[in-house]
Amino acid sequence: MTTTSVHGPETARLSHAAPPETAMPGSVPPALAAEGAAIRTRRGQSLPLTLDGSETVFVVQAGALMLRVTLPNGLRQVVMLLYPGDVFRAAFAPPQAAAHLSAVSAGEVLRFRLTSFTALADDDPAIARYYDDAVAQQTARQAIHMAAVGRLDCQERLATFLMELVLVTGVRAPGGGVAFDMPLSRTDMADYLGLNPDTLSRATSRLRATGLLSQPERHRGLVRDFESLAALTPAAQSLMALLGRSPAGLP
Amino acid sequence: MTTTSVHGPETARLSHAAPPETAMPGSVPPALAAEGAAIRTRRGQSLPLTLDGSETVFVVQAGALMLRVTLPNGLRQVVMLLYPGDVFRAAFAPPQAAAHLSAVSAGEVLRFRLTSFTALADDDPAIARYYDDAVAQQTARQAIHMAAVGRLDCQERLATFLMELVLVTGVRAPGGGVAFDMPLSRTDMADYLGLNPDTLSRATSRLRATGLLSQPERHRGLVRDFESLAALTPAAQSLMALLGRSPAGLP
DNA sequence: CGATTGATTGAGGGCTCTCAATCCGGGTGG
DNA sequence: CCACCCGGATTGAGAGCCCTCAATCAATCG
Repeated sequence: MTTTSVHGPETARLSHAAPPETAMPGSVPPALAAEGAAIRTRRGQSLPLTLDGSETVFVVQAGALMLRVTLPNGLRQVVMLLYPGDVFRAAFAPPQAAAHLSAVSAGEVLRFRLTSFTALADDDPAIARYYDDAVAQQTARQAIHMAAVGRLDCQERLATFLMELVLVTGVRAPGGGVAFDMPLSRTDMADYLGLNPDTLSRATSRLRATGLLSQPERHRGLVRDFESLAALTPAAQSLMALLGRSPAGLP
Repeated sequence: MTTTSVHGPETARLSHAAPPETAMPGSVPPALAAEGAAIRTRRGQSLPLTLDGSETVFVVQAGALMLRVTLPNGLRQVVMLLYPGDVFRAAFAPPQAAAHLSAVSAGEVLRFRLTSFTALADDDPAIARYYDDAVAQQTARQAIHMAAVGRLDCQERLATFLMELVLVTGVRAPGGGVAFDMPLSRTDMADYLGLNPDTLSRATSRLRATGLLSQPERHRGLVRDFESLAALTPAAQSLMALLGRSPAGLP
């Protein structure tokens, strides 16, 4: 199943219906989807970074992944979240840091060996372009996340994260407001935001108390007023510019 | 320990080839150096992200750069530091976040238009490989940095940063110990570590008080004992594995 | 129905931030 | 040569925010 075959240049150029400037979810080149090994993920499933010795590359098609590092003293940090359209190369994980890639929700990813992926990219500039644009967008997202973790307080970090989720998975809810997925466990959310789970729980409670956030069910969120949420984080403008083009035409 | 990262189970990989696994400083392909516009930087110089309308790509040859974002409320975060061998593409900077790329020391960078760079990479797989490996290594560094900012206390963050500097610019000092550059101002260091300048100053003072760190001159540091420094941060192992191959053969 | 896991919440302590005063180094002008 | 000034670094005191720890509560599952 794992693609080792390298196509000739004529198979290239399959995806040319050029999307915007930055790679966005859903725009995975068909040529890639045809070559990769499709893997169904279930919540919590671990994705090994090596495939019998060779480095792997993943392309997210549905669901979400997270990269977590665990420092020798047991402290954990979720370093990045990967959404549909994102790419991940095993070398993104720092060595000697107990890096661990896993699915945070059911979904589907494409898996390649690095050598195969590189061959595909060499033959098809569209794939190379796709990969580079996806990585660039992820790096920009990482920059915002870094600023949030480094500079924002507990409440602002939560608001920033919720905006991220809304912009990626949000859909207009019937009763007004926006509904979205909250795939991470409370602990993982805390690890992503550099907070203590207890502290995060308090922040979430405060937000619920204001009526802005509600949780219709486990792993699901609903914000009454998107504008009010955006007003809670200094990173709102930046996030919207980067992830904007809201699935359901949010303001 | 159970590191499942690529760098873990491949003792085989380490043995079979010559240089380190990831792109490292100094290995800039000659073909790139021949095509790029070489730019001398001076401390504090700003590097525009666009060149009359087109996106730019930078390759650091000497010195160091930093990417700083400024949130609307005035909070600043230095998102990444770029050392010789690193690459930067304008799309790495998040939009609407007052992103600013500048030199933190005198040095030299190569500048390209994205279109030119892409054309070069399409024609020469070695260039594509160089770029991808450099980006991957930078992403791994970012992951460590993220864990440091999110999870370590003031003292540990400083130690982590000093290790980073030592591993990148350190050279054995005559009187024992390691001398290295500290190009950032105290304020920029604080912005990089997500700390208040005052707090950082206290941490630095404590380190000096122990005799581990001294500052022979402005923008220059000297650590008595590298091992003791490494013992101060949980990220030591990871940093050494990633940036290891110390210029002067550190332990 | 009881057990277990995870989320919530309270009390207390610690680390970092804030603010302001002081110190230091470098440049300027008398 | 020295007095002066200015920006940045250092340090102290106090407050605030978050972490720690533990008890309580809710939800899931055998």
